[in-house]
Amino acid sequence: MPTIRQLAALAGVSHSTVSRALRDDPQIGEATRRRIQALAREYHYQPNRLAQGALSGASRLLGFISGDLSLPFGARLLRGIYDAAYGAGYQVLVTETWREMPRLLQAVHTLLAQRVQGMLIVHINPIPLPRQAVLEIISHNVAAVLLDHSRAERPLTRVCTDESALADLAVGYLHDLGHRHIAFVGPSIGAFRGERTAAIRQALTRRGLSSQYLVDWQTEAYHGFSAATTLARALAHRPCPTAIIGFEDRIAAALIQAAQARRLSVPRAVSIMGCANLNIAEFTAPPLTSIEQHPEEIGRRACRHVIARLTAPDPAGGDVPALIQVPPTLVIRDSCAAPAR
Amino acid sequence: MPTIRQLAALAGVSHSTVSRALRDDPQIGEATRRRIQALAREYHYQPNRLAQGALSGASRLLGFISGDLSLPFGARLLRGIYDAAYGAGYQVLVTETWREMPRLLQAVHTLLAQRVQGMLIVHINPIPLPRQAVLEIISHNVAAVLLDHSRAERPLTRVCTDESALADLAVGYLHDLGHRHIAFVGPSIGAFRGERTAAIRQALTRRGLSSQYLVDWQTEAYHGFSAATTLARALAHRPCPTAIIGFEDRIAAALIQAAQARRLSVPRAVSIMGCANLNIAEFTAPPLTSIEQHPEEIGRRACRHVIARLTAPDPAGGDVPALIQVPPTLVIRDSCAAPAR
DNA sequence: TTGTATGCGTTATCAT
DNA sequence: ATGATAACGCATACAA
Repeated sequence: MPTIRQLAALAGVSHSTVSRALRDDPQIGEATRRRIQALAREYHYQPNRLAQGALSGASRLLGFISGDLSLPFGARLLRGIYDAAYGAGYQVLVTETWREMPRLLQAVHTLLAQRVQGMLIVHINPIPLPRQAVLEIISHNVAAVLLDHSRAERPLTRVCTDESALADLAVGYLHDLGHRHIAFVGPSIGAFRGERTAAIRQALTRRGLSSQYLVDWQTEAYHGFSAATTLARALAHRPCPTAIIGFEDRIAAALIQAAQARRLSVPRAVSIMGCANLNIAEFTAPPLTSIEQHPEEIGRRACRHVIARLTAPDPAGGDVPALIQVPPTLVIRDSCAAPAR
Repeated sequence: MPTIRQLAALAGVSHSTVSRALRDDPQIGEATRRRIQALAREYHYQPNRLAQGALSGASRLLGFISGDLSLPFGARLLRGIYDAAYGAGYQVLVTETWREMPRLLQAVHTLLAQRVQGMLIVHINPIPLPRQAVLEIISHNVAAVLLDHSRAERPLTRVCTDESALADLAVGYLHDLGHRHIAFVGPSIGAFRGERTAAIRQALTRRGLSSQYLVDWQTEAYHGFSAATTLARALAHRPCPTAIIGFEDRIAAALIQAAQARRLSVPRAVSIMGCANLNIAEFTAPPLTSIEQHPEEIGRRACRHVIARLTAPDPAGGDVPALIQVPPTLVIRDSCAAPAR
């Protein structure tokens, strides 16, 4: 691949003429422009974006930091991010922390050294982001966004599912089906109670239903989680719940398995519902009714937000939203039905 | 973040002294070195990698091209790639083609313009890579590798599952369980017959089993695939197969559903096995016995190979392997059992 | 309309 | 041991 100077030599002009011709500068000879563009194509010339970035300071690079790259939800977020970045002519640099805090700091450093203009962070939920990382990012004046995180990180904008809408969708659907005793099952790590739990509770009370049916456990979502135990705890309530909402599909799928191990037919004896509409949802037996959170859309909006802030005239204005919410939708399959009377 | 010159001004030395101090140049004053390094830390100085790349030509950038970023298998490949890249100090630029050929060409262009030193491609299987893309990559002297692709693309190294080992694992396990009539179900798009089909056939004959039980369909894997029809075709063979291997977990999971719709108990009436050990495998009922292909390892090896070629003294040698194979392993769950006699 | 000169943030090669 | 200068590939202000 030639440099701009070599191409200029080939064309018998100066390199600045080539530069202008390729950028469709208005004040350039029509013939020259055509000739140079043809030559550029012939030799597969591509301007060196590294050099462009070094010169202008605008790298047109965005950084993606993931706690765990192999998560299907994260992969779909990345897809949305890439889609928006691609549309705006930005490139995405990918990074993983393996759920370790020191690695997160290092990822921030690395991306800063690459002069990314924005960062999109999918941290491990709901562990707080190290303060130092946040400070470093904002001190370097990089537009950063936190995706799919249930915990606010003060100056950073967060892009998430609209948890309130999700709860209304889930509770509303089951309520309309005739359920009056609805349990919610999810993790509650440390002192932190997820937004989702709170949203479900509100949705229940809004419909005049009891919100006593909350089952949680004091570890991370899947660590030491026992579907059998959890199911037993949920069904121990009186009156017995006729429907259970799992805070995520993997929990719900495990509950289905646990129910069937107890010879409880789903959805006849108990309805079970998931959240996230992961790829597993269509393969459980029965297929799992779930709430689609549209991770691609979350990624897309997050990325658009970052890019908008990059191109905004004055980013100092305090008009950056703290939270952008993406509405979820209901995906009806076969794991929920009217309760047996 | 300061530039090297600003830092030099702060330290009251020249920028070249700073550069040397940070790179631990042997001929630098111990005191000066310490002082400058402390200052660099204090001001969070990070050398601009764009400028470094522009100067040296070594961008330390790798490009990842995926046909579909949202695929769980691809996400795990990416994880392995990142792991190896991270270990060697390379960054990964991510790109997606949305399964469209023109976008693939464009992705190659873009990555070339970013001066990536290597490319890792997960193309849509088994569609051939456009010749033009391959030529462009090699003409720019970039080390490229094709991942998880069942079709050879001449000068490019391919990193894949060891299909022969996979077939032996699958057939061997079922055979040892007592099965004598084993069907294989998979797509065969156009004139292309997957390596997997061929490998299974060989494994069957190697064990003295009939390889007549092959069911395929003339479209892409999941496009227009009907589990019910496919299952009926498989079970129409005489003698009736007692076990079915699906070429991938999603196929196998759909077959389980289809079998149960026909009131055929799995694994009592028929054993069903998958490949890839996707996350869905643990949530089917019964949980799916499958073959783990270790996509992280595939990604890791592919990336290591690329980096090795980058740092090799002479990449012109014809000793680049055409194919690197990663051994799969068997994951036993509950969808396979001894055949009913 | 086109060419020349300067600068971006580095590293490397001269000096001193 | 340290400083001045050149160079990387590109864009652009200014000169012609």
